[in-house]
Amino acid sequence: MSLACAQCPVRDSAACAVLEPAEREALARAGRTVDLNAGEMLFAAGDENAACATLVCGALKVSNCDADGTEHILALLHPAGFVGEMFAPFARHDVIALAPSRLCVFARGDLEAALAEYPRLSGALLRRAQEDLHSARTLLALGTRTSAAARVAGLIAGFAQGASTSPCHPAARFDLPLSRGEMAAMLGLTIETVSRQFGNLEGRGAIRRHGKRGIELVDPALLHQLAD
Amino acid sequence: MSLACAQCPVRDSAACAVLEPAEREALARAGRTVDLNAGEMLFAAGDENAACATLVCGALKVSNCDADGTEHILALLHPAGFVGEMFAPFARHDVIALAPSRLCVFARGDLEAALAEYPRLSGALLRRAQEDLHSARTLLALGTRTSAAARVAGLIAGFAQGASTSPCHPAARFDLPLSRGEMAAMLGLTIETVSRQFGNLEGRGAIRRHGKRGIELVDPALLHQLAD
DNA sequence: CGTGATCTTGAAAATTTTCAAATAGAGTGG
DNA sequence: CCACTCTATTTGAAAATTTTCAAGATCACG
Repeated sequence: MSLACAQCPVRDSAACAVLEPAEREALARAGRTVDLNAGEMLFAAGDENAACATLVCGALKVSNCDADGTEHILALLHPAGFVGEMFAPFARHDVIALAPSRLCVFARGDLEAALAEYPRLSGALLRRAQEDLHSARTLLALGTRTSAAARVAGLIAGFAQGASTSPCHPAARFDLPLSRGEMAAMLGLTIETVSRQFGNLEGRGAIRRHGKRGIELVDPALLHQLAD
Repeated sequence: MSLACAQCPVRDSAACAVLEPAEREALARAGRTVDLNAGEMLFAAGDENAACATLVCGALKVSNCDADGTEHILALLHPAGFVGEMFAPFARHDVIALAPSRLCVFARGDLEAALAEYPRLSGALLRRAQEDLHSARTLLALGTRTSAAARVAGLIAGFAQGASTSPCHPAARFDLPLSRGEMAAMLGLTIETVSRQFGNLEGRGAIRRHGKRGIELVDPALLHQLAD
Protein backbone atom coordinates (compact mmCIF):
# COMPACT_ATOMS: atom_id res chain seq x y z
CA MET A 1 0.00 0.00 0.00
CA SER A 2 1.43 3.32 -0.96
CA LEU A 3 1.77 6.09 1.57
CA ALA A 4 -0.42 9.12 1.56
CA CYS A 5 2.35 11.72 1.31
CA ALA A 6 -0.14 14.47 0.60
CA GLN A 7 -1.49 14.17 4.12
CA CYS A 8 1.76 13.29 5.84
CA PRO A 9 2.32 15.61 8.81
CA VAL A 10 6.07 15.72 8.21
CA ARG A 11 5.94 16.13 4.43
CA ASP A 12 7.65 19.53 4.64
CA SER A 13 10.25 18.71 7.26
CA ALA A 14 11.37 15.09 6.72
CA ALA A 15 14.31 14.25 4.48
CA CYS A 16 11.99 13.35 1.58
CA ALA A 17 10.74 16.95 1.51
CA VAL A 18 13.60 17.76 -0.87
CA LEU A 19 12.13 15.48 -3.55
CA GLU A 20 9.71 16.49 -6.30
CA PRO A 21 6.15 15.23 -5.73
CA ALA A 22 6.52 12.54 -8.39
CA GLU A 23 9.85 11.37 -6.96
CA ARG A 24 8.43 11.30 -3.51
CA GLU A 25 5.50 9.17 -4.62
CA ALA A 26 7.90 6.74 -6.24
CA LEU A 27 9.89 6.48 -3.02
CA ALA A 28 6.70 6.07 -1.02
CA ARG A 29 5.72 3.07 -3.13
CA ALA A 30 8.97 1.38 -2.05
CA GLY A 31 8.26 1.99 1.62
CA ARG A 32 5.54 0.91 3.97
CA THR A 33 3.79 2.42 6.94
CA VAL A 34 4.37 0.85 10.34
CA ASP A 35 2.46 1.68 13.49
CA LEU A 36 3.87 0.94 16.92
CA ASN A 37 2.39 1.12 20.37
CA ALA A 38 4.42 2.51 23.25
CA GLY A 39 7.06 -0.01 24.23
CA GLU A 40 7.06 -1.90 20.92
CA MET A 41 10.36 -2.41 19.17
CA LEU A 42 11.01 -1.38 15.58
CA PHE A 43 14.17 -3.46 15.46
CA ALA A 44 16.76 -4.83 17.83
CA ALA A 45 20.54 -4.55 17.94
CA GLY A 46 21.95 -7.19 15.63
CA ASP A 47 18.94 -7.50 13.33
CA GLU A 48 20.22 -8.32 9.87
CA ASN A 49 17.18 -7.14 8.00
CA ALA A 50 17.01 -3.89 9.85
CA ALA A 51 15.50 -1.16 7.77
CA CYS A 52 15.57 2.63 7.80
CA ALA A 53 12.66 4.80 8.75
CA THR A 54 11.36 8.30 9.01
CA LEU A 55 9.25 8.98 12.06
CA VAL A 56 5.89 10.43 11.05
CA CYS A 57 4.41 10.92 14.48
CA GLY A 58 5.08 9.78 18.03
CA ALA A 59 8.52 9.35 19.62
CA LEU A 60 11.26 6.73 19.62
CA LYS A 61 14.30 5.94 21.71
CA VAL A 62 17.56 4.47 20.42
CA SER A 63 19.08 2.34 23.13
CA ASN A 64 21.64 -0.26 23.86
CA CYS A 65 21.94 -2.88 26.59
CA ASP A 66 25.41 -3.59 27.86
CA ALA A 67 26.67 -6.93 29.10
CA ASP A 68 25.16 -6.66 32.57
CA GLY A 69 21.74 -5.77 31.18
CA THR A 70 21.82 -2.04 31.90
CA GLU A 71 20.02 -0.01 29.29
CA HIS A 72 21.71 3.08 27.85
CA ILE A 73 19.55 5.50 25.93
CA LEU A 74 21.61 6.99 23.13
CA ALA A 75 19.10 9.19 21.36
CA LEU A 76 15.49 10.32 21.28
CA LEU A 77 13.78 10.67 17.94
CA HIS A 78 11.05 13.17 17.14
CA PRO A 79 8.74 13.39 14.13
CA ALA A 80 10.59 13.95 10.83
CA GLY A 81 13.63 12.26 12.37
CA PHE A 82 15.39 9.47 10.55
CA VAL A 83 16.71 6.26 12.08
CA GLY A 84 18.49 3.19 10.83
CA GLU A 85 21.75 1.93 9.42
CA MET A 86 22.12 2.93 5.82
CA PHE A 87 25.58 1.51 5.38
CA ALA A 88 26.03 -1.17 8.03
CA PRO A 89 24.73 -4.69 7.42
CA PHE A 90 22.85 -4.90 10.71
CA ALA A 91 21.26 -2.71 13.35
CA ARG A 92 23.62 -1.51 16.04
CA HIS A 93 21.04 -0.51 18.61
CA ASP A 94 17.50 -1.19 19.69
CA VAL A 95 14.84 1.23 18.48
CA ILE A 96 11.74 1.34 20.64
CA ALA A 97 8.59 3.46 20.61
CA LEU A 98 8.12 5.74 23.61
CA ALA A 99 4.60 6.64 22.55
CA PRO A 100 2.18 5.40 19.90
CA SER A 101 4.08 6.10 16.70
CA ARG A 102 3.78 5.91 12.95
CA LEU A 103 6.80 5.39 10.71
CA CYS A 104 7.58 5.32 7.05
CA VAL A 105 9.92 2.34 6.68
CA PHE A 106 12.29 1.46 3.83
CA ALA A 107 14.39 -1.61 3.24
CA ARG A 108 18.05 -0.69 3.14
CA GLY A 109 18.39 -1.75 -0.49
CA ASP A 110 15.49 0.43 -1.59
CA LEU A 111 16.89 3.39 0.25
CA GLU A 112 20.30 2.92 -1.33
CA ALA A 113 18.67 2.85 -4.72
CA ALA A 114 16.80 6.03 -3.90
CA LEU A 115 20.03 7.74 -2.82
CA ALA A 116 21.62 6.80 -6.12
CA GLU A 117 18.64 8.00 -8.12
CA TYR A 118 17.88 11.20 -6.20
CA PRO A 119 21.18 12.71 -5.11
CA ARG A 120 19.45 15.53 -3.29
CA LEU A 121 18.24 12.96 -0.82
CA SER A 122 21.84 12.46 0.32
CA GLY A 123 22.12 16.12 1.08
CA ALA A 124 18.94 16.09 3.13
CA LEU A 125 20.02 13.02 5.07
CA LEU A 126 23.47 14.54 5.56
CA ARG A 127 21.92 17.60 7.13
CA ARG A 128 19.85 15.41 9.40
CA ALA A 129 22.83 13.22 10.32
CA GLN A 130 24.76 16.33 11.36
CA GLU A 131 21.89 17.29 13.63
CA ASP A 132 21.80 13.83 15.12
CA LEU A 133 25.54 14.02 15.66
CA HIS A 134 25.14 17.30 17.46
CA SER A 135 22.39 15.87 19.64
CA ALA A 136 24.53 12.89 20.52
CA ARG A 137 27.40 15.16 21.50
CA THR A 138 25.13 17.37 23.56
CA LEU A 139 23.91 14.32 25.40
CA LEU A 140 27.49 13.16 25.83
CA ALA A 141 28.46 16.46 27.40
CA LEU A 142 25.46 16.15 29.71
CA GLY A 143 26.04 12.53 30.68
CA THR A 144 29.67 13.10 31.59
CA ARG A 145 29.04 15.96 33.99
CA THR A 146 30.44 14.94 37.36
CA SER A 147 27.48 15.82 39.54
CA ALA A 148 24.10 14.14 39.32
CA ALA A 149 22.44 17.48 40.05
CA ALA A 150 23.95 19.08 36.96
CA ARG A 151 23.00 16.14 34.76
CA VAL A 152 19.38 16.05 35.84
CA ALA A 153 18.99 19.83 35.75
CA GLY A 154 20.49 19.92 32.26
CA LEU A 155 18.19 17.17 31.07
CA ILE A 156 15.11 18.94 32.38
CA ALA A 157 16.27 22.18 30.77
CA GLY A 158 16.65 20.33 27.47
CA PHE A 159 13.19 18.81 27.70
CA ALA A 160 11.75 22.23 28.51
CA GLN A 161 13.35 23.61 25.36
CA GLY A 162 12.08 20.74 23.28
CA ALA A 163 8.57 21.08 24.64
CA SER A 164 8.45 24.78 23.81
CA THR A 165 6.87 26.17 20.69
CA SER A 166 9.34 29.05 20.67
CA PRO A 167 12.97 28.32 19.81
CA CYS A 168 14.46 30.59 22.46
CA HIS A 169 12.25 30.21 25.51
CA PRO A 170 11.65 26.97 27.38
CA ALA A 171 8.11 25.78 28.03
CA ALA A 172 6.87 26.95 31.44
CA ARG A 173 5.01 23.71 31.92
CA PHE A 174 5.33 20.39 30.13
CA ASP A 175 5.26 16.63 30.52
CA LEU A 176 8.45 14.63 30.74
CA PRO A 177 8.77 12.28 27.77
CA LEU A 178 10.58 9.65 29.82
CA SER A 179 10.16 7.68 33.02
CA ARG A 180 12.65 8.08 35.86
CA GLY A 181 14.28 4.86 34.79
CA GLU A 182 14.68 6.06 31.21
CA MET A 183 16.17 9.34 32.34
CA ALA A 184 18.56 7.38 34.51
CA ALA A 185 19.50 5.32 31.44
CA MET A 186 20.27 8.50 29.53
CA LEU A 187 22.43 10.00 32.22
CA GLY A 188 24.22 7.01 33.65
CA LEU A 189 22.58 7.29 37.07
CA THR A 190 20.25 5.10 39.09
CA ILE A 191 16.50 5.61 39.27
CA GLU A 192 16.77 6.57 42.90
CA THR A 193 19.38 9.24 42.28
CA VAL A 194 17.29 10.77 39.52
CA SER A 195 14.26 10.76 41.77
CA ARG A 196 16.19 12.41 44.58
CA GLN A 197 17.51 15.08 42.25
CA PHE A 198 13.97 15.91 41.23
CA GLY A 199 13.18 16.24 44.90
CA ASN A 200 16.15 18.55 45.43
CA LEU A 201 15.24 20.72 42.48
CA GLU A 202 11.71 21.06 43.80
CA GLY A 203 12.99 21.74 47.30
CA ARG A 204 15.22 24.53 46.03
CA GLY A 205 12.34 26.08 44.16
CA ALA A 206 13.62 25.50 40.64
CA ILE A 207 10.74 23.28 39.54
CA ARG A 208 7.46 21.91 40.80
CA ARG A 209 6.25 18.40 40.10
CA HIS A 210 2.66 17.72 39.04
CA GLY A 211 1.97 14.03 39.14
CA LYS A 212 4.66 11.72 37.80
CA ARG A 213 5.45 13.41 34.51
CA GLY A 214 4.26 16.98 34.82
CA ILE A 215 6.92 19.64 35.37
CA GLU A 216 6.49 23.33 35.99
CA LEU A 217 9.51 25.60 35.67
CA VAL A 218 9.30 27.85 38.71
CA ASP A 219 12.75 29.40 38.34
CA PRO A 220 14.32 28.70 34.94
CA ALA A 221 17.38 30.83 35.74
CA LEU A 222 18.09 28.76 38.84
CA LEU A 223 17.62 25.57 36.85
CA HIS A 224 20.19 26.70 34.30
CA GLN A 225 22.56 27.75 37.03
CA LEU A 226 22.32 24.32 38.64
CA ALA A 227 22.80 22.73 35.23
CA ASP A 228 26.05 24.73 35.07
CA MET B 1 48.41 27.18 -3.09
CA SER B 2 46.73 24.11 -4.41
CA LEU B 3 46.96 20.81 -2.64
CA ALA B 4 48.96 17.91 -3.88
CA CYS B 5 46.15 15.35 -3.99
CA ALA B 6 48.31 12.90 -5.88
CA GLN B 7 50.52 12.47 -2.87
CA CYS B 8 47.83 12.84 -0.21
CA PRO B 9 47.97 9.90 2.20
CA VAL B 10 44.19 9.81 2.54
CA ARG B 11 43.34 10.28 -1.13
CA ASP B 12 41.62 6.88 -1.24
CA SER B 13 39.80 7.02 2.07
CA ALA B 14 38.69 10.61 2.64
CA ALA B 15 35.32 11.87 1.45
CA CYS B 16 36.86 13.43 -1.65
CA ALA B 17 37.93 9.98 -2.83
CA VAL B 18 34.56 9.63 -4.54
CA LEU B 19 35.35 12.50 -6.92
CA GLU B 20 36.94 12.21 -10.35
CA PRO B 21 40.54 13.39 -10.43
CA ALA B 22 39.59 16.59 -12.25
CA GLU B 23 36.78 17.31 -9.81
CA ARG B 24 39.04 16.68 -6.90
CA GLU B 25 41.65 19.07 -8.23
CA ALA B 26 38.98 21.73 -8.61
CA LEU B 27 37.90 21.21 -5.00
CA ALA B 28 41.49 21.26 -3.84
CA ARG B 29 42.00 24.68 -5.43
CA ALA B 30 39.19 26.00 -3.22
CA GLY B 31 40.81 24.61 -0.07
CA ARG B 32 44.07 25.21 1.71
CA THR B 33 46.46 23.14 3.73
CA VAL B 34 46.81 23.91 7.41
CA ASP B 35 49.44 22.45 9.72
CA LEU B 36 48.96 22.38 13.46
CA ASN B 37 51.27 21.49 16.30
CA ALA B 38 50.01 19.43 19.22
CA GLY B 39 47.77 21.61 21.37
CA GLU B 40 47.00 24.17 18.66
CA MET B 41 43.38 24.99 17.97
CA LEU B 42 41.81 24.75 14.52
CA PHE B 43 38.78 26.70 15.65
CA ALA B 44 36.91 27.45 18.85
CA ALA B 45 33.29 27.05 19.84
CA GLY B 46 31.40 30.09 18.61
CA ASP B 47 33.74 30.98 15.75
CA GLU B 48 31.66 32.51 13.00
CA ASN B 49 34.08 31.85 10.21
CA ALA B 50 34.60 28.27 11.19
CA ALA B 51 35.45 26.11 8.26
CA CYS B 52 35.30 22.42 7.48
CA ALA B 53 38.27 20.17 7.15
CA THR B 54 39.50 16.74 6.30
CA LEU B 55 42.30 15.46 8.49
CA VAL B 56 45.24 14.36 6.36
CA CYS B 57 47.53 13.17 9.12
CA GLY B 58 47.82 13.48 12.88
CA ALA B 59 44.91 13.45 15.35
CA LEU B 60 42.34 15.94 16.62
CA LYS B 61 39.96 16.17 19.52
CA VAL B 62 36.52 17.80 19.47
CA SER B 63 35.81 19.25 22.87
CA ASN B 64 33.60 21.55 24.77
CA CYS B 65 34.08 23.49 28.01
CA ASP B 66 31.07 23.81 30.25
CA ALA B 67 30.28 26.77 32.47
CA ASP B 68 32.62 25.77 35.29
CA GLY B 69 35.54 25.30 32.92
CA THR B 70 35.53 21.51 32.81
CA GLU B 71 36.53 20.13 29.44
CA HIS B 72 34.43 17.41 27.83
CA ILE B 73 35.97 15.52 24.93
CA LEU B 74 33.21 14.63 22.49
CA ALA B 75 35.15 12.94 19.71
CA LEU B 76 38.56 11.96 18.46
CA LEU B 77 39.38 12.41 14.81
CA HIS B 78 41.73 10.21 12.81
CA PRO B 79 43.19 10.72 9.33
CA ALA B 80 40.53 10.85 6.58
CA GLY B 81 38.03 12.07 9.18
CA PHE B 82 35.96 15.15 8.52
CA VAL B 83 35.16 17.91 10.99
CA GLY B 84 33.22 21.13 10.93
CA GLU B 85 29.76 22.58 10.72
CA MET B 86 28.45 22.39 7.19
CA PHE B 87 25.02 23.76 7.97
CA ALA B 88 25.33 25.77 11.17
CA PRO B 89 26.56 29.38 11.04
CA PHE B 90 29.23 28.91 13.70
CA ALA B 91 31.37 26.24 15.31
CA ARG B 92 29.72 24.42 18.19
CA HIS B 93 32.85 22.95 19.73
CA ASP B 94 36.56 23.48 20.00
CA VAL B 95 38.74 21.45 17.66
CA ILE B 96 42.31 20.95 18.89
CA ALA B 97 45.27 18.98 17.59
CA LEU B 98 46.43 16.10 19.80
CA ALA B 99 49.53 15.55 17.70
CA PRO B 100 51.24 17.42 14.86
CA SER B 101 48.56 17.39 12.17
CA ARG B 102 47.89 18.42 8.61
CA LEU B 103 44.44 19.34 7.39
CA CYS B 104 42.75 20.19 4.15
CA VAL B 105 40.49 23.11 5.04
CA PHE B 106 37.49 24.52 3.15
CA ALA B 107 35.39 27.59 3.81
CA ARG B 108 31.80 26.62 4.44
CA GLY B 109 30.58 28.44 1.35
CA ASP B 110 33.04 26.66 -0.89
CA LEU B 111 32.06 23.31 0.53
CA GLU B 112 28.38 24.02 0.02
CA ALA B 113 29.09 24.89 -3.59
CA ALA B 114 31.01 21.65 -3.99
CA LEU B 115 28.13 19.65 -2.54
CA ALA B 116 25.77 21.26 -5.03
CA GLU B 117 28.11 20.61 -7.93
CA TYR B 118 29.24 17.09 -7.02
CA PRO B 119 26.28 15.27 -5.48
CA ARG B 120 28.34 12.17 -4.82
CA LEU B 121 30.22 14.17 -2.24
CA SER B 122 27.03 14.31 -0.14
CA GLY B 123 26.85 10.57 -0.17
CA ALA B 124 30.45 10.24 0.97
CA LEU B 125 29.98 12.78 3.74
CA LEU B 126 26.74 11.09 4.74
CA ARG B 127 28.55 7.81 5.16
CA ARG B 128 31.19 9.50 7.25
CA ALA B 129 28.60 11.33 9.35
CA GLN B 130 26.92 8.03 10.13
CA GLU B 131 30.23 6.67 11.33
CA ASP B 132 30.80 9.72 13.49
CA LEU B 133 27.32 9.30 14.89
CA HIS B 134 28.06 5.72 15.76
CA SER B 135 31.33 6.71 17.43
CA ALA B 136 29.57 9.38 19.47
CA ARG B 137 26.98 6.87 20.61
CA THR B 138 29.62 4.32 21.50
CA LEU B 139 31.37 6.92 23.61
CA LEU B 140 28.04 7.87 25.16
CA ALA B 141 27.40 4.27 26.17
CA LEU B 142 30.90 4.15 27.63
CA GLY B 143 30.72 7.45 29.50
CA THR B 144 27.40 6.61 31.14
CA ARG B 145 28.55 3.30 32.62
CA THR B 146 28.07 3.51 36.37
CA SER B 147 31.45 2.26 37.50
CA ALA B 148 34.71 4.02 36.81
CA ALA B 149 36.40 0.66 36.34
CA ALA B 150 34.10 -0.27 33.46
CA ARG B 151 34.56 3.11 31.80
CA VAL B 152 38.35 3.05 31.92
CA ALA B 153 38.57 -0.60 30.90
CA GLY B 154 36.25 0.04 27.97
CA LEU B 155 38.25 3.04 26.87
CA ILE B 156 41.51 1.11 26.94
CA ALA B 157 39.88 -1.72 25.00
CA GLY B 158 38.73 0.79 22.40
CA PHE B 159 42.19 2.30 22.08
CA ALA B 160 43.69 -1.16 21.72
CA GLN B 161 41.29 -1.86 18.87
CA GLY B 162 42.08 1.44 17.21
CA ALA B 163 45.82 0.89 17.52
CA SER B 164 45.60 -2.53 15.91
CA THR B 165 46.30 -3.17 12.27
CA SER B 166 43.82 -6.05 12.24
CA PRO B 167 40.13 -5.23 12.51
CA CYS B 168 39.26 -8.07 14.87
CA HIS B 169 42.20 -8.31 17.29
CA PRO B 170 43.34 -5.55 19.60
CA ALA B 171 46.95 -4.42 19.59
CA ALA B 172 48.97 -6.26 22.22
CA ARG B 173 51.00 -3.18 22.92
CA PHE B 174 50.33 0.44 22.03
CA ASP B 175 50.61 4.03 23.21
CA LEU B 176 47.64 5.84 24.67
CA PRO B 177 46.66 8.78 22.45
CA LEU B 178 45.50 10.85 25.42
CA SER B 179 46.78 12.09 28.75
CA ARG B 180 45.11 11.00 31.98
CA GLY B 181 43.33 14.33 32.09
CA GLU B 182 42.01 13.94 28.57
CA MET B 183 40.76 10.45 29.28
CA ALA B 184 39.05 11.83 32.37
CA ALA B 185 37.43 14.49 30.16
CA MET B 186 36.11 11.78 27.84
CA LEU B 187 34.65 9.67 30.61
CA GLY B 188 33.37 12.22 33.06
CA LEU B 189 35.82 11.24 35.81
CA THR B 190 38.65 13.01 37.60
CA ILE B 191 42.29 12.57 36.71
CA GLU B 192 42.92 10.82 40.00
CA THR B 193 40.16 8.29 39.48
CA VAL B 194 41.45 7.46 36.01
CA SER B 195 44.95 7.04 37.37
CA ARG B 196 43.75 4.76 40.15
CA GLN B 197 41.79 2.63 37.70
CA PHE B 198 44.94 2.15 35.66
CA GLY B 199 46.61 1.06 38.85
CA ASN B 200 43.80 -1.40 39.60
CA LEU B 201 43.88 -2.86 36.09
CA GLU B 202 47.61 -3.37 36.38
CA GLY B 203 47.23 -4.84 39.86
CA ARG B 204 44.67 -7.35 38.62
CA GLY B 205 46.94 -8.36 35.78
CA ALA B 206 44.82 -7.06 32.92
CA ILE B 207 47.39 -4.58 31.63
CA ARG B 208 50.92 -3.44 32.28
CA ARG B 209 52.02 0.18 32.09
CA HIS B 210 55.23 1.16 30.33
CA GLY B 211 56.02 4.78 31.07
CA LYS B 212 53.14 7.23 31.01
CA ARG B 213 51.53 6.30 27.73
CA GLY B 214 52.65 2.77 26.93
CA ILE B 215 50.14 -0.02 27.53
CA GLU B 216 50.61 -3.75 27.21
CA LEU B 217 47.55 -5.98 27.17
CA VAL B 218 48.45 -8.83 29.48
CA ASP B 219 44.97 -10.35 29.66
CA PRO B 220 42.61 -8.96 27.01
CA ALA B 221 39.80 -11.28 28.08
CA LEU B 222 39.95 -9.97 31.62
CA LEU B 223 40.00 -6.42 30.32
CA HIS B 224 36.84 -7.02 28.33
CA GLN B 225 35.21 -8.72 31.26
CA LEU B 226 35.94 -5.73 33.48
CA ALA B 227 34.67 -3.42 30.74
CA ASP B 228 31.40 -5.39 30.85
C1' DC C 1 71.09 18.14 36.15
C1' DG C 2 67.51 21.10 37.19
C1' DT C 3 62.65 22.28 35.94
C1' DG C 4 58.01 21.95 34.92
C1' DA C 5 54.35 19.14 33.77
C1' DT C 6 52.18 14.80 34.28
C1' DC C 7 51.15 11.08 36.96
C1' DT C 8 50.57 8.52 41.27
C1' DT C 9 49.27 7.89 45.98
C1' DG C 10 47.03 8.85 50.51
C1' DA C 11 43.29 10.06 53.62
C1' DA C 12 39.10 12.53 54.60
C1' DA C 13 34.80 14.36 52.82
C1' DA C 14 31.11 14.17 49.81
C1' DT C 15 28.27 11.80 46.68
C1' DT C 16 26.15 7.90 44.75
C1' DT C 17 24.66 3.25 44.81
C1' DT C 18 22.41 -0.49 46.95
C1' DC C 19 18.93 -2.66 49.35
C1' DA C 20 14.57 -2.34 51.51
C1' DA C 21 10.19 -0.56 52.28
C1' DA C 22 6.45 2.83 51.96
C1' DT C 23 3.61 5.76 48.85
C1' DA C 24 1.23 7.20 44.92
C1' DG C 25 -1.15 6.43 40.41
C1' DA C 26 -3.33 4.16 36.62
C1' DG C 27 -6.14 0.75 35.04
C1' DT C 28 -9.48 -3.24 35.83
C1' DG C 29 -13.31 -5.72 37.09
C1' DG C 30 -16.93 -6.01 40.20
C1' DC D 1 -18.00 4.31 41.93
C1' DC D 2 -15.00 1.55 44.70
C1' DA D 3 -11.71 -1.89 45.94
C1' DC D 4 -7.85 -4.17 44.14
C1' DT D 5 -3.60 -4.93 41.79
C1' DC D 6 0.36 -3.78 39.41
C1' DT D 7 3.80 -0.58 38.33
C1' DA D 8 6.32 3.63 38.99
C1' DT D 9 8.06 6.71 42.23
C1' DT D 10 9.69 8.27 46.53
C1' DT D 11 12.14 7.87 50.78
C1' DG D 12 15.45 5.99 54.28
C1' DA D 13 19.82 4.25 55.98
C1' DA D 14 24.08 1.79 55.33
C1' DA D 15 27.76 0.55 52.18
C1' DA D 16 30.58 1.47 48.44
C1' DT D 17 32.59 4.57 45.28
C1' DT D 18 34.29 8.85 43.80
C1' DT D 19 35.89 13.43 44.52
C1' DT D 20 38.77 16.64 46.83
C1' DC D 21 42.78 18.31 48.67
C1' DA D 22 47.50 17.61 49.55
C1' DA D 23 51.94 15.64 48.79
C1' DG D 24 55.28 12.85 46.47
C1' DA D 25 57.16 10.49 42.35
C1' DT D 26 58.29 10.19 37.57
C1' DC D 27 59.31 11.62 33.15
C1' DA D 28 60.57 14.56 29.19
C1' DC D 29 63.35 18.22 27.99
C1' DG D 30 66.27 22.15 27.85
